[in-house]
Amino acid sequence: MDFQKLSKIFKALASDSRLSLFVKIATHQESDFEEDACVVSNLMSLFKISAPTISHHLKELSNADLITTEKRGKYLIARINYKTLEEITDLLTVLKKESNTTNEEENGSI
Amino acid sequence: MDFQKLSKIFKALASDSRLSLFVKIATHQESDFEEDACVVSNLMSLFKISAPTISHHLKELSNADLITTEKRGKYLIARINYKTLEEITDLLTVLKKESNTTNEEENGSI
DNA sequence: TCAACGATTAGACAACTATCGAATCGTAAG
DNA sequence: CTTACGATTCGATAGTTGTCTAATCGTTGA
Repeated sequence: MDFQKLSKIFKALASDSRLSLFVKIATHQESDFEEDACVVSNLMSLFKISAPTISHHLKELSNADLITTEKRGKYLIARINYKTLEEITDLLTVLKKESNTTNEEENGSI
Repeated sequence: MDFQKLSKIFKALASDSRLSLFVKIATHQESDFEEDACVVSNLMSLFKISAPTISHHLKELSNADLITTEKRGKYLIARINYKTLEEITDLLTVLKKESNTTNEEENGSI
């Protein structure tokens, strides 16, 4: 994963609303929704955010490859993109390792 | 880790400059610095950012517990905070798992 | 003690963005 | 076809923030 992409991801998650949305999408309760549909008005009532704003946020999350979306009739289906999630954890792991190996116990001083 | 803290972390990493600084601190080359010291003017020349700005960014990274700092004479030592890095990866792993278990193959739709 | 130097604080400004209401689009149901 | 409804686009606005310069602080070394 390149720096640009990583930057985009962190920017996407740096808004309280978007982070909430993202976590909600990841840990959603089936009961919150009918027929597995991502009804924006549902999220609207959950987060007290207007429909245009939610639409905007979903687009940014999608733009950062954090979620994928699919139109099903009038409704929008949003899903977590595991691949990206995995890429982040992989990269953080690399950072941890690099810091560990440059100095053995004295941690990553610069 | 609570939501507030996570939000702070992502915000801290959502700036190109701060992300650069963070990665630099994690993957620093010894040769860039003398005596293991984090000389702000060094980072300044590396990133073309003024000293006050760097100071500001380091404070935000520190505030998000992403780095720890220590004053050594005139100089400032900055180190990666592994604990936070680990907390992030742990949380992302949880999110991945939750998404996986709520629906078995049809991924985390909401 | 004083000068040099690294870091920080304060204040200001430009750029960005989260949010909204209004208007519009697209699909489904009558 | 037309209405209803969910989603999106547009334009505007308020709040946030990354960045700078100037001034100040704190430590070291002469």
